[in-house]
Amino acid sequence: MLSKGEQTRQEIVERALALAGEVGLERLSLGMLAAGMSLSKSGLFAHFRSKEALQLEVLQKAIDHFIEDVVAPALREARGEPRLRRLFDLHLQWIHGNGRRGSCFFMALTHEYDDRPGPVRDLLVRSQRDWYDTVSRVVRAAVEEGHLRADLDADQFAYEFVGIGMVFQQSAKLLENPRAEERARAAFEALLARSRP
Amino acid sequence: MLSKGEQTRQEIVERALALAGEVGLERLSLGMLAAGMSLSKSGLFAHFRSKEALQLEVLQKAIDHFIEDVVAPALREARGEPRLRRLFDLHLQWIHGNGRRGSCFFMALTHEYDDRPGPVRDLLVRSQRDWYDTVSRVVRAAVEEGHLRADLDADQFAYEFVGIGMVFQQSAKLLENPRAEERARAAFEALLARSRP
DNA sequence: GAGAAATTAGCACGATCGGTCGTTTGTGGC
DNA sequence: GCCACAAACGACCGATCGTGCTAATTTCTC
Repeated sequence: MLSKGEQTRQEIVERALALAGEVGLERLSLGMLAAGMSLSKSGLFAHFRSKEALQLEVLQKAIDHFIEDVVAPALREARGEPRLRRLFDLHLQWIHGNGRRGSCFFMALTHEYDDRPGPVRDLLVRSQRDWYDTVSRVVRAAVEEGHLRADLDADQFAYEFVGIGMVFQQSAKLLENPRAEERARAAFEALLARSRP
Repeated sequence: MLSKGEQTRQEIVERALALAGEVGLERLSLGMLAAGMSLSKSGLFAHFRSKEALQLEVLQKAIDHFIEDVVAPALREARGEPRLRRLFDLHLQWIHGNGRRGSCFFMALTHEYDDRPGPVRDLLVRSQRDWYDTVSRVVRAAVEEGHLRADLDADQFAYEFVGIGMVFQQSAKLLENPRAEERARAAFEALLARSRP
């Protein structure tokens, strides 16, 4: 059984994750976080010895959710193209995230931290590299299954895969383009088409 | 001739643009901006009646630079594929911006403002829609020139064009992938290839 | 060069930031 | 039920934020 402290700590991180999705990790303040829960600022702060520690835990939690919601379900799909398609699908869902989690967070952090060194950036970089790698591995599996061309550059595929997700996010959320998803899917189909044997 | 006030005002906006490229528009503070120039915070503030007014001017200046550095030179290129290629090239340069201007600013703002309504967001949205439109128009011209397929969906092309720029930015700047540019160019060539007659 | 107008400085305000402190309240093991 | 300890509190720190206000200074006009 988890102690009282660990329990509220988890609640804080979860709530912080939601808030950070709206305002970013840097603009997330201990004061507003504490106000949103029934906790004093200092009581909250005591759980983490610094704001950075909190930020790291929040980012790690986001990574965990991403793996749980996107990567893991895709890996349960049949190897090859089906798995790759499912990964793309879940990726889109994650980004547009109608649900509470979502609002792709990682992309926001990319610009918050692309020239702010430190442990948060390091963790972010690691997680993004892992993401590219994951896509790449799924692509390579599709090659092995014979669904995609044998001489396909899997890393190039992953690169473009990620790019489609990024425009999708801007197009759907900032520009409110109603055809954003349709266009993302069309782009993915084209990418698939030219990658087939 | 421009008055003393207008002159320093321009200097402020220019300096603010540089700073905002590093820390974002929201984290740009009047204090640090004034400290960087030889001006008091209040003396600086007097030029703009609010921080938001300053932010709007900074964003407008960034738009002006983007048009000057990317759009305008491309439009001087021969209509059709050459112009489209040049546009892509300049776009990449703008994003990676070794020079002081650069660090694509607009993408950072996308995530800073994608759920923060207000005049700054409005201006940003307008400018980004213009950008997609600009690419689209250049693509349509290439269709008319017979360089690209007659039934090509120019907006789809523009969508993917923008997406490539976005991965490029993350890959090059955050992930420090040395092959980022090479991959961006490969993606663009593939996009071009499947758009030809 | 005097006077009007524009520009800048100085100072202060209320708010909020991350963080520290000593103290109080609650929990859990015995 | 006791007692040690974990957890939460409230007051407070120095810093910084955007933004007023007034006074001094500079620039521009005639």
